[in-house]
Amino acid sequence: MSDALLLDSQLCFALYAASRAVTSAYAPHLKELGLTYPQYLVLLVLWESEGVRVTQLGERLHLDSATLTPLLKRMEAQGVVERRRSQQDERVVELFLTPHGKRLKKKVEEIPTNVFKNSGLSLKQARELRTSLQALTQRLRTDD
Amino acid sequence: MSDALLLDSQLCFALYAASRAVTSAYAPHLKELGLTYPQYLVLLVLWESEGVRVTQLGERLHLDSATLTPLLKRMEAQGVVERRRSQQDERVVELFLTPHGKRLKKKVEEIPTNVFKNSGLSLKQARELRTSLQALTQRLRTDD
DNA sequence: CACATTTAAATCGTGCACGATATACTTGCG
DNA sequence: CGCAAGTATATCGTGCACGATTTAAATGTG
Repeated sequence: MSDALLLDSQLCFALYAASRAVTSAYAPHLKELGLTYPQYLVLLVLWESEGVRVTQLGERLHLDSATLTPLLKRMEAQGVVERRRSQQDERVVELFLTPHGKRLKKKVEEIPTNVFKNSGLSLKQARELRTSLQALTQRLRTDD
Repeated sequence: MSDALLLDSQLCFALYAASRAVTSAYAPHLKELGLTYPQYLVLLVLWESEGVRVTQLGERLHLDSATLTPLLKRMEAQGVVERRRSQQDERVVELFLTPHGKRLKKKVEEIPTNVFKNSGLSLKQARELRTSLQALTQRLRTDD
């Protein structure tokens, strides 16, 4: 009967494997800069919008404080970001880049370019794939 | 100037987010059966080819013994799988399903169907997406 | 047969993920 | 004002991932 449960027929596994493959492709380049992959994602957000709160960062990355708090503390210890309690609301922690964190942007820029080159995808394919994945994520997050 | 580093333009983030979204979609259903998502993947392999070695399992899932050994021990403790040292080669551990592990197959079958329904994808879209992801994984794994 | 080499799992250390709970601060309402 | 309810972050416990090392068994070579 059905091969519905064959590993290789599972979209979920293809996704899981691809995600880990991409992360591993980034890892060695990021390691040279002292970063992990989730830390890189945090920097992407901060380079766009410095001063965000932990909660806002979590909304962008779909991660919660249990993941972000220790991760941000490690980044602070390495001198990449700064965590500041807001004056107006002491519950809030706002996130800023250190000068080192700002400089990293230039060094990081070529990494996604390189990984993309190795991916063998055309720009069009990559855009389509990204769009499909974003739609999928959206669907699965809204109607559980 | 370049928006090359905008979070939402990154395929890598779309992939990472989608993968976690899919895993979370599976999680509550699997939890009822006492399984985690990686454990479900292990079962997919064992339902196809009982008796595989740890290394072979790792090749299928792209995971190594540091991940699999403790995971398999937990599954053994829960009575889902059995780990047996090969007689011919004492270095090898072969993996078998317990009766409980076999029975789980029926209960699990509907989970991917349900998640797929919520994904809003057509069968054709899902197949195309899976194929793209498999190709991407392949490319990134071969030429690191 | 000895012994270096290779191979299969297991172990170690670090860093995510995430459900659940705790703590501390703020706000709204009587 | 006083206190309940709400909010922001932090903490706790468990389970992956993965680079690196270790242990033990098998194999090949002189």
